[in-house]
Amino acid sequence: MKYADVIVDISHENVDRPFEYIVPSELEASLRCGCQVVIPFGKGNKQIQGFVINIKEEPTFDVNRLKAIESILPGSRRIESHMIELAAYIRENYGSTMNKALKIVLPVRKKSSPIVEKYISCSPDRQKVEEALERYRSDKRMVARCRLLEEAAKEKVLPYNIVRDKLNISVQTIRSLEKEGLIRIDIMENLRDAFQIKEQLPYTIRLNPDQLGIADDIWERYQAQDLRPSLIRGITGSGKTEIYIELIDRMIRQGKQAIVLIPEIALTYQTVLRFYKKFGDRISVINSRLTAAQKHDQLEKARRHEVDIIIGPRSALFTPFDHLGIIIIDEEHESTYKNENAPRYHSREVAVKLAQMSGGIVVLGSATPSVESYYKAKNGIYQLYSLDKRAKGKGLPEVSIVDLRQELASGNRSIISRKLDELIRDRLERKEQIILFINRRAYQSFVSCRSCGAPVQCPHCDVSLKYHRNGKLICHYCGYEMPMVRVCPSCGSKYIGTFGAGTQKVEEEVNRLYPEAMTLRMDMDTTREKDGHEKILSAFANREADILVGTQMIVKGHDFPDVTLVGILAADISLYSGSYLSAERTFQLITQASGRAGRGARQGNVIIQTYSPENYAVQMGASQDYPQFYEHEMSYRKLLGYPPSMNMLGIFAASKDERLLQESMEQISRMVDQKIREGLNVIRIGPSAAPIARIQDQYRKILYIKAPDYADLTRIKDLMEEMAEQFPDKGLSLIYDFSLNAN
DNA sequence: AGCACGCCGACT
DNA sequence: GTCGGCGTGCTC
Repeated sequence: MKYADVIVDISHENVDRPFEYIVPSELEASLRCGCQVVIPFGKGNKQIQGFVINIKEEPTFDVNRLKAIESILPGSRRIESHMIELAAYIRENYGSTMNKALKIVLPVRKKSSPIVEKYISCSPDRQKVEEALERYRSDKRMVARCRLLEEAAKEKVLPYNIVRDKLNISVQTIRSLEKEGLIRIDIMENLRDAFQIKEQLPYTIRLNPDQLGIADDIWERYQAQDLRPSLIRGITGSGKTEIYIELIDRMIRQGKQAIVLIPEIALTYQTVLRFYKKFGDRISVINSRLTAAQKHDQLEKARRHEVDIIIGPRSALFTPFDHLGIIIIDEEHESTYKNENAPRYHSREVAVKLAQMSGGIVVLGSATPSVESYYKAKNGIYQLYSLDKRAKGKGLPEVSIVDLRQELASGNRSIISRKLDELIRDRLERKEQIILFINRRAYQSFVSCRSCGAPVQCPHCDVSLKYHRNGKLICHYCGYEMPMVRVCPSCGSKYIGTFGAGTQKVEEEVNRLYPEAMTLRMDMDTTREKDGHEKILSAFANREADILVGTQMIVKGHDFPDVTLVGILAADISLYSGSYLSAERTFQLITQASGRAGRGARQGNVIIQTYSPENYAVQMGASQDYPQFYEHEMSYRKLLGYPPSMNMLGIFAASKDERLLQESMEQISRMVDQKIREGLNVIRIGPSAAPIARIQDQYRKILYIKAPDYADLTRIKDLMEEMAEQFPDKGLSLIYDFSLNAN
């Protein structure tokens, strides 16, 4: 007789432990660890689902009270046993139930439908193609055809999906080219049959000595079983991707597998194509456009060893590889690597754990590493590598800071400073491109009363409503909409108006100042539709506009060789976000935005407009001096005991009942203080109202606990979970957020 | 979480 | 006398 430990599919502390079940003899052969099963549970023997996490010969519970597993859940996926261990790590470190953690580790659960891959190849009749290209180049309406045909002529074979999604070419365009006999579309049952890609897309990139040196060193350390993570700090354009590709190549030659994490937004056509050229059908790319079934197929291919390399966002970390050799995390400072809800795990930390378990290595890369990672590198927990030269030998852009206070003092009320204006006119004259960047979140137009000064607030959230040009006021947190008010809701005055400058306002201003220039705007509103992102970026890359106005999202990804001027319109806005990370974010923003200027042959300029020109994040962002910024930032963090100098646990509590929230937080505070009196070495800060004190009628408070020893924070969290069971009502949600310093 | 059991108040 | 309120405790 066999017995199984089952985690029931109920996410609650009270049942967050294994329950023993009898394995019926007919299931004994097929039931394995990690299976999803149907089980009777509770008094009424309700049929619920569960995960088998262990199978054993002897029960520990009273045999007479044991029930039997009903069946294996039809169509379910099995979790690899090392993924169960990883789930246990997530549960332990991020305050989650095992059930939730297992679901994280099992990212998709849908059954697959067979997929067919299509490929586009160029007609062998070169002369015909050349003639067609000639014709298209002279016709403005044929830009898309031209783009496709040029690419097809260059690359010989192109995956259909990539053409459609990344080159942004419609199905109609592809069809009409096919009709003209300029391209051919081949359908292949699966990627395995597409092996020819590898031969037809020669990978010609050679590593320069700097890149090769780093790749060799990381490899030698791996051979010598030094499995510490590596951090490559390499300025934009210094060629980190080539190092990744080289290391992955060496790994797969040894029969190992690789995971590459990339923030979704940076997953561009160019990047993917580089990997395709080198590895052909051995890679699989996951992105948010794939359906659940398609994602599942990619993971299934990985399980069956049909691919060795997975490229994708956070969830790609849980690819069921059994010989994982390397995990690459590109743009490792990106906040998207942290799960924004319930188990707030950080991919970097989970990746390190996963690599540890599989005897593999982790390579982190960024132009502006997170202070945490750089700290670890400086302290020997990670191995640090630096790339300070741009691979193609181009210089860095010239960066200047403009003091907006002086601008105002000398009578310029425009959002465009005189210096920036001068350079914009120069670039328009020279037919070069310009990017104007604004931090929308904090700066978009809100409506306020000119007599009483009160802004128009969202009735459900503690934020002001934002004015949109369609005449509506919209809350960006809950989506609440109302028509633009005529009189002030607080005092009844009719002197009411919009303030601030959002992307829309900047666009208007730009159109007013430079009526002859073509402008594109990119923000949450213009990219809402599917692939909106790509459409705008590729339009700009194809020179359909001279000026791109946008938010955060434009600073990443795409290469724009013709951009020679970047204006950061209000650099210091992120400085006042109230988080200990604000200086770091500002520095990253300036550096990443600057990296967009002058990636082509010409020298670029960057203008940073700010009210705080003396601020160190602004100064060092301008001089692109990461090490100096780090030293400065670290001394601030040490002084105030912020991570990474200490470990920190954030406790986010939310409730519709303001009093319940207040009392629960006080109760937690008292418990923490009691522990401090008993000798626990932690510091309590708060509770205080969250930066946005109310969202969707839920009041929000934050309590921070800092500790030199990370284990003390876990202890606090465990005690809190015990307490949470006793809270008067269920109308309280608690989220734990660890900024840890472990591993 | 979800359900049964259980011990006190106002009703056919 | 009983119906039903939801506090308490358990689920292999």
